[in-house]
Amino acid sequence: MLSSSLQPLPETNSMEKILVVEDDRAVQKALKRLFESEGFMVDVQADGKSALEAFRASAPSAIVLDLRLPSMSGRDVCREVKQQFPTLPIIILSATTDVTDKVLLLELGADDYVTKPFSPRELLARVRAALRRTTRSEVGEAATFDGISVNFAKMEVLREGRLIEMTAREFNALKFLVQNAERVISRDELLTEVWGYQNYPSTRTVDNHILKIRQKLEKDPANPVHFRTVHGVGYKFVR
Amino acid sequence: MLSSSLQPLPETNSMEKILVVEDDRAVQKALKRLFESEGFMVDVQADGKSALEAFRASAPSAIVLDLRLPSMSGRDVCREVKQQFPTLPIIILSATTDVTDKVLLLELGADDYVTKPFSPRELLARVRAALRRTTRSEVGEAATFDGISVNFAKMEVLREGRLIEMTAREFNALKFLVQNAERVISRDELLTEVWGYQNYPSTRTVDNHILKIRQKLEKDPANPVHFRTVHGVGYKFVR
DNA sequence: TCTGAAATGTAAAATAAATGTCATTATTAG
DNA sequence: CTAATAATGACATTTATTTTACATTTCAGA
Repeated sequence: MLSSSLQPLPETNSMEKILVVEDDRAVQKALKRLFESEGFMVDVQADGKSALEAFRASAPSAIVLDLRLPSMSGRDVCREVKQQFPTLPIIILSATTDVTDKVLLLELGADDYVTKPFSPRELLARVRAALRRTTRSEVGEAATFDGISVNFAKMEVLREGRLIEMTAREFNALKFLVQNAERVISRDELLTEVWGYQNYPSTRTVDNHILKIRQKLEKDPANPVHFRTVHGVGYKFVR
Repeated sequence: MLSSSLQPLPETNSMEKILVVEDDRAVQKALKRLFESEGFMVDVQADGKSALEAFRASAPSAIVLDLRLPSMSGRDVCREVKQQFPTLPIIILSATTDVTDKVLLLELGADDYVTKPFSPRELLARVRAALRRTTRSEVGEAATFDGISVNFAKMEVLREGRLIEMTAREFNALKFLVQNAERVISRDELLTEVWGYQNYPSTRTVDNHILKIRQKLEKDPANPVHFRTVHGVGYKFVR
């Protein structure tokens, strides 16, 4: 299975949403005011579990996360989120004692951290920096269509910013189709180009892989829009 | 199993010619049969000198070349040909010992190679791939007439900018007619070129396809302007 | 210019072929 | 060895092609 990493969520120049995960009421309030006064939308959650739910529902562009939480540790939230949305910036909020080791944070996948007590200005600066970093990072080498981006170098596919797991064969077939957008590709061509010369599997194999690609990427796999079949010949990808 | 004899060969509409340069009689025969069974025309030569002559005379679209030849080494043939026709694909056939170094082959200008003993399927695949690489038509290249555009790579027909759905056979017949504009095409010719050798349907089949083409593309299908009948012979496309 | 045989047009029915899909089996990587 | 991936086979479904049957047109020769 191909591993994760990420691609920039296109910056919504209108309004960024920040998910704050913090159990201390006083800090909650302070953070909410801080970010809102700077034009961010803020969603506050008190524990890890509800944070993950809120996260899925509201699709924030960054997360400010207290490492100390009830019900589910900040670490788990961090890991969970990063797995699915590798590029989404996470800024950790922690007491000095929590993080003696920066390495731990990197392992968690956090982008930056601020130790309590923190200066509002500093936190704001770091969130902004993290947002900037991800929006700017590597635009190249990725084909995009619909809500999907296919990063050839990383062998990564994202749908609505979420990582879609693909096997190597699936990815290569996808890649070839995408790189030859609009052109009708015969099964023979797919077989020689994607599968290589040595092993020639049966024609059904190609269909099965197309099936998988459709299931993973088409909104309605039964009525494929992007991965079209060209009856009597093969397939064709259209943006 | 992918037995291409069952499938219509979308890539080989206009017969490709392969020049095989090989001194071993047994291999000669095998190769000739292999390629002919897949719809290629084959010219076989046993040595480098006559190969070059045959090459000039018959203008093949690819060369399958044994590196070990009498009178003139395959290397020289390769170099010579590549000098004059840099884009013409050359697939080298060699005993394993001949090729300890792939670099040498690249220097020779070969496009690909297969080591003996080789699998017919593999050789075929490599030849096809090489042909495709050099032939690959640009997406967007289209023949136009009246308000109609025929895009070969996309296998797409537009009439007044609107997509006209066509089946593979219809499209291939259309393509052949358009590519042979002004010329009278007999039913037999259509059958061999579009339908292929294997299956010879009879009488009304061709007519029915022309009918469909007319219905889809002629302004007044009953009075065809572009897809004319040549009574007693066949059809003719005029722009 | 008639007339009938041959050729072609045409739509619909019959047949064939290609594709989607899933369950199963093989293969491969870890 | 196990889990993940890939390939195969079987089957239902969809789509395309061929055939059939008959209508219409063409054209040569009277």
